Amino acid sequence: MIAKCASAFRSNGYEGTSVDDLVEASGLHRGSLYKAFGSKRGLFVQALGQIADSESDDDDSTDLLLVALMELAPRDAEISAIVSRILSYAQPRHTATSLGARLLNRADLKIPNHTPAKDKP
Amino acid sequence: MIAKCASAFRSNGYEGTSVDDLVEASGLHRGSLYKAFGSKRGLFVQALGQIADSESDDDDSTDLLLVALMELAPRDAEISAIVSRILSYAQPRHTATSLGARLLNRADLKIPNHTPAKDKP
DNA sequence: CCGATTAGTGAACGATCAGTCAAGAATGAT
DNA sequence: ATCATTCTTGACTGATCGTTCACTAATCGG
Repeated sequence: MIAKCASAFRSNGYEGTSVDDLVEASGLHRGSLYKAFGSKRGLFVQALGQIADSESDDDDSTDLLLVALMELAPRDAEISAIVSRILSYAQPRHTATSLGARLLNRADLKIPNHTPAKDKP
Repeated sequence: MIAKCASAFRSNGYEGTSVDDLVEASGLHRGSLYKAFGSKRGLFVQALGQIADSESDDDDSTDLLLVALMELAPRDAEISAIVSRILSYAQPRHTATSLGARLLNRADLKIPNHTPAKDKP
């Protein structure tokens, strides 16, 4: 259930995901969602915390981490702390380089290649 | 004027920035803003395009680029194209590594350091 | 069975969103 | 000075936002 919501956050971003989106994604009803998580932010914290706890490091986890880093971490100490926790357990994957690479892949922009490549072999 | 708005986008993200924020940041009035740029998105495109045209590569430019990459590029072809343009002229700065590093710096999270450091010298 | 307690439900709330537009102010041509 | 044109302004709109809560359904101890 959290996974479904996390997927919505991953593809729409945090601010770009409405509670209606989360209701639809999770199948839960509005009230139940608020009973379980308290708020939209609470649900995000839960999703991010789950990644930290499971120490997962797949692309989906990285994408949610990117959303947290860009939209929440700069002004939310709790989320910033969870992000730090994730960064510290998965160093090889979550270096600046791999985060940046995933950022570009996510937008369908492979690492830029200056040589125009051979068009007519 | 565009610079002031770009600053708002940088610190709040795209979805996190309301038109009221832009009105306040720019000093322009709502109507004038819409006459000049057509829409919130139009203003963002203008700001991003200005970076591409001037080939600037400072931290502020990188931050707006990050916002574009995370929130707009995956689902907006025009913005994705401008992003590509920026990436291709400033290769040394806008590699995956430097984007990732800026992403972490922006959130006040320096690149994680596994060695706990010497606390008692 | 019954009453109490918890869970599920979605209509409704005030706030805020992006975007519009009619009316006033400024400008320029004659 | 007069009128036509362009710019400026912010009140307004319908939609959508995150959140609440009165209500009903289900669960369970006695």
